[in-house]
Amino acid sequence: MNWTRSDYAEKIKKAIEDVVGGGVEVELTHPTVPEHGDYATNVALVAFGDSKWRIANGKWKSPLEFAEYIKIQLSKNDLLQAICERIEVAPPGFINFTIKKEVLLDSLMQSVNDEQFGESKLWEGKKIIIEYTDPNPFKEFHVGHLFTNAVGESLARLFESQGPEVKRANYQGDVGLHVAKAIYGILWNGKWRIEDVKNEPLDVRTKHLGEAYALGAKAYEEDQAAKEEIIALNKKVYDLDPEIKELYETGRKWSLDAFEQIYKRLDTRFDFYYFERDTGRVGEVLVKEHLKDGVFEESNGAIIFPGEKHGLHNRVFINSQGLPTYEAKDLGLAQTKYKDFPYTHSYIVTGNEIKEYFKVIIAALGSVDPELGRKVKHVAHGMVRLPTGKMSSRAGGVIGGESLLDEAKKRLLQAYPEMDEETAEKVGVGAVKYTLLKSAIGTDIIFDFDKSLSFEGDSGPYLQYTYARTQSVLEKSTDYGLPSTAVDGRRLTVDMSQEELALLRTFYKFPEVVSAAAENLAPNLVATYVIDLAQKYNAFYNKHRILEAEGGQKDLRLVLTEVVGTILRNGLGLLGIFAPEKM
RNA sequence: GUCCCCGUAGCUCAAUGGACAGAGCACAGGUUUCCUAAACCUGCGAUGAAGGUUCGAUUCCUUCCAGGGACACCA
Repeated sequence: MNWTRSDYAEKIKKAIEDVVGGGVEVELTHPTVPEHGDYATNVALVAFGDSKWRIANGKWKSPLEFAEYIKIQLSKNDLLQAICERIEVAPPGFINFTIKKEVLLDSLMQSVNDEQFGESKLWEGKKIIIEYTDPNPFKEFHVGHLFTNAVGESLARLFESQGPEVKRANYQGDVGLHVAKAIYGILWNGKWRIEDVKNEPLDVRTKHLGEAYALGAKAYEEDQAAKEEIIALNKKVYDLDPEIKELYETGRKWSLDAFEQIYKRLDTRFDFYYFERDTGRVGEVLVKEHLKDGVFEESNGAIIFPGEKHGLHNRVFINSQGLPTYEAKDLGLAQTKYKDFPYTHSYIVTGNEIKEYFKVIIAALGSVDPELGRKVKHVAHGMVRLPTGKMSSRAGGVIGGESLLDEAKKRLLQAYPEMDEETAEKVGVGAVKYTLLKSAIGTDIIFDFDKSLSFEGDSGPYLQYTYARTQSVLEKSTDYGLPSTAVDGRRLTVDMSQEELALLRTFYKFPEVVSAAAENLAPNLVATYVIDLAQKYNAFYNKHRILEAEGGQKDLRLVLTEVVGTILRNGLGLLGIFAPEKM
């Protein structure tokens, strides 16, 4: 990660490079303690540890001495003097830079009310397609899908913040064994038929589908005859056999309608929807084409990609029934996407249990089309677990996506009876999303209702509450006759408290954090940053009166409030979380 | 068996090879005649074990221990 996106950082970096000589990559970091200033570099230390840095060894006895030398040279740099209040050397050899308050105030005024604050143009010209969510018709949309969606949507927004063209894709498995299992369950559940439930509300209908799937999945494992029938049904699904066509299409539509309902609640949307029925055909053709040149091989009646030759494992692409497996479909999907949108980068977001599967897919894709293979990246996130262990849709114990959102809303309304429905909905979704995004995406999430739907502390509602608080203050400020946006920056140069300074020294890091989050596929960096900002604001808020302050002091406090509001709104937006004006 | 991921306070999570490992929950105590107490303040408390590389290791390497995942016709 490199924290060199701000203007200050660029200037400081350049100045150091001028002193220590060309061809040297200077690293800048933000010190963890405020006393160490805004930026720090370890060049002097690195110079004594790295052999290619022998330049330092002859002339200086220690990193500390070398750092002192660099510091003295830097003090001759006018540009640096203009932005730095202090340049200090600290043992064992760090050089710390403290930016002038006036300089920070100046850029503060530029970010007031800037809806674009945090964005950059670093990725301009890239064309990115990102696939995520990928629920399967006939199966339940569960909390795992919610996780993939939260991660994917946030990444899509983070990408967009860096300037490229971004398309969102959703890939849904409308053919395959899972569909056959569900259809088996519909046909043989012995309790209801499609006609019986078709007038029920959507959620009741999809609940029936989920139960049918569970029934079919169980039968497939326990009953040989059922297994054979499901395999036969699978073929019929691919062929759209008249025997099941209507049933299939009805169930498929119910599922897709239900998914759309959830997307709306989640404030997520897609530019492209792909279905396995279509990608299967494309993939099948691709695989058969490359059977001739040896990319794929026949083995035991199936067509496989010999991953073992690439240090991976073998996988079946066309099964012995002649049907494309998920592997072939994914291959077809990569090509189909490219046809629809000639991407420079393609990201596929899924749970990490198929991490190694994707290594094989990308290796196979690279063998078929090396250029495409280089463009496709798999982004694996952790799994959602219950405190009791893994969720399984077969064994039950799956948390449904929709019911989780409902539960969050219900708990909010219980805790805050005066809250209106719509706010409860938004805050509930925010609570769930924040829980999913606050940790690094690769790690598993232990989902515990009481802890994960927390409304205080390190939580979505805490951020939303803090945002609403800033808006409430700003709204009231006009009663006092002072629109904060009309403040003259020069009036702000007053003595600042520790809390005010802490805020000022946090603001300018936001664009750096956003860029780093996009680069590292890490929404949690944004989450950590906004929590830290909100905590600093709340500490400030509790200690200092805003509306009762006077003159420049009041102006400063209002501007700080306004910028906190802007950053929280933009930051929450990057996480896909709504920032309510009131709550 | 082979390959991959992971192990940080009682719990859930942070920490681009850096300066005293940072939050939240829980627990103990405190703050409201005052802008939203979903808040704030104080206290308590952690890098699985052993080696190695480095000026410096939660981070990189090795071994061990513990957990999870993937390994051919499921997705």
